[in-house]
Amino acid sequence: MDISLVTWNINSVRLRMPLVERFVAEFNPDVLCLQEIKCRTGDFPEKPLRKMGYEHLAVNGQAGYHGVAIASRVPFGETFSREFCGKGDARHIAVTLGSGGDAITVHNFYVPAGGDEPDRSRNEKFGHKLDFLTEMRDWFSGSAKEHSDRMVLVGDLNIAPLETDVWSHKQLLKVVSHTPIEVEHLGGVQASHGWHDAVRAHIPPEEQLYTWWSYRAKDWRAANKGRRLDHIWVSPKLGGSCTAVEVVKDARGWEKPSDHAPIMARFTI
DNA sequence: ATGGTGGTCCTACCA
Repeated sequence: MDISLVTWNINSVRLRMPLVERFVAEFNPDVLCLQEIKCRTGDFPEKPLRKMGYEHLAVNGQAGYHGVAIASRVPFGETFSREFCGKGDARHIAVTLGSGGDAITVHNFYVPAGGDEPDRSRNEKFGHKLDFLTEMRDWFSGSAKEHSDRMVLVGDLNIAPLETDVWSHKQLLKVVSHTPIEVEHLGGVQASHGWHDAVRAHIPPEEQLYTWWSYRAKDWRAANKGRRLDHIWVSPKLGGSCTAVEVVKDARGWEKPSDHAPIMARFTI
């Protein structure tokens, strides 16, 4: 089967439905994976999404903060979410797509940002971020595969692992999102299942690539102080099934934008 | 070195 998928930290889905509609009109993905929907499950804008053809919805919402959702034109098998770090945060949702031997599981994550200080003894949020990644690692090396070992993992992982994933490797070494300990923890998650970075398989690691630009820049495009915080990974059994990826940087410049750009990917599975 | 902007929901907290 051929499937197109977008991952996008939307930073309030209700506020940004016009952007979602514009994105769908231009790119027409089969599956939308959204993070930071910032609404309760019951407040998710189901009607406009159904109207656009996304009749299959899996929502893990929360009032005010976090929250993730998958909206799809392809029917789901099962849908499930896991609570990490026993905090009750809505930061994961997963669905299976397709059937039988073709079925794949799509995991959609919103990893904690981690606060400002990259020191867990002084900043609880940083500790939470590292613990969240450790729990992801242990889950994917163990029971997560019971659902399926044909998996796609997407989302805002809030870490830019490569030197070319940030505007200045040197200046960001002590900035949360690019510190060596975070990169090491993310590497642990990646190694736990032999995940392949589908985005960097298509866009060479030598090339600067960002998916997030701060709202605080006067002119985000001119300053271009971006980071690649959003990711698409595929499990070894789906290696090579991702046929195209594109960071839709234009969407960062649309009216009332999210601070994250969407990443669009195509798969032949 | 600091503060810069933008989201939720109404006051501070989070990114």
